[in-house]
Amino acid sequence: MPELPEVETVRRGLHELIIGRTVVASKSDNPKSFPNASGQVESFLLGATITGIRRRAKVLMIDLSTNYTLVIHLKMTGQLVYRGKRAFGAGHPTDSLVGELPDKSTRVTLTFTDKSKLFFNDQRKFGWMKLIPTDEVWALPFMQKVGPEPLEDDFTPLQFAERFTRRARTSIKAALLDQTVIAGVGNIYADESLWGAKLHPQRQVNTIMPAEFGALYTELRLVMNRAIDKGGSTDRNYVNVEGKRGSYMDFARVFRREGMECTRCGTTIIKFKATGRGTHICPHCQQP
DNA sequence: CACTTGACCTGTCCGC
DNA sequence: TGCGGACAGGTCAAGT
Repeated sequence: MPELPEVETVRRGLHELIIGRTVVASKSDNPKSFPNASGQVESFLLGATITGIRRRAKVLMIDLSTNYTLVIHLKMTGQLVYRGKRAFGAGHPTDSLVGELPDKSTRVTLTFTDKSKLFFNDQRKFGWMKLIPTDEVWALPFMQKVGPEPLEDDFTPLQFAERFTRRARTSIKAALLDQTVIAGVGNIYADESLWGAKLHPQRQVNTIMPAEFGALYTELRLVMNRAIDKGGSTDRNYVNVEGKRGSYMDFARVFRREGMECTRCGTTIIKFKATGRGTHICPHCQQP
């Protein structure tokens, strides 16, 4: 579910709300959601103070004073929602997608010194969190393989195009979704940026011209920066740390807009299956 | 090695 | 209403 802009929105929210808090209790319902290998929770999480929140690709890292890090992947339906008794004492905000917590999709609950809580909800149970020594996080296989952050200041159009040479014979959409090519792109921003660059998702990578890669680079950064600005996209499940939806879908140009008119040319947006994923294009702007 | 497919889960929506 | 099947924003392991 969450892609780079959604995970970044969660990171910012956690930074506001839980830095400096000390964990006093941890409850997990589902061992796959939060395995407690050899009692690490008792040794390195309980009593630990949160010192920092980082993000790499779609992975969140909550750094602890014990020199351990909670590494978290939300996958398709994961949510991290913070509740302090003050703000939510009398019912919950009407714009929240999440009701009383815990609920039936709550997999992990962390409680802080002041009784406020961080809930890890995950309907489909694909997501996970793990306790890992902070200086070993970089050595995780995913961290070793994942591509560059597309929004970094020093990431150039030339570097962007170069990353795709390893996937020469696959489709541009499959390559965009490959986390080892570029970090953090998922189905929504793949479709949105391909529309912006007027590229058909099934174009073979090695037929794409330098100028087209340049357009895709610009559109991907534009779309992702705008999405961060809007607090991410809520298609079904995604919420921020306050349980509220993101508003990027109000600005989407093809994603979930099948049957509606292209804002550029008026042609009807269509949806089909590509790379096993729902794919949205304007058939006039994006020719094969 | 490059590439594709199936598996991991639960919930919802759509057609009969 | 009930039921079966398709589908949902991500990654891995295992297959060709």
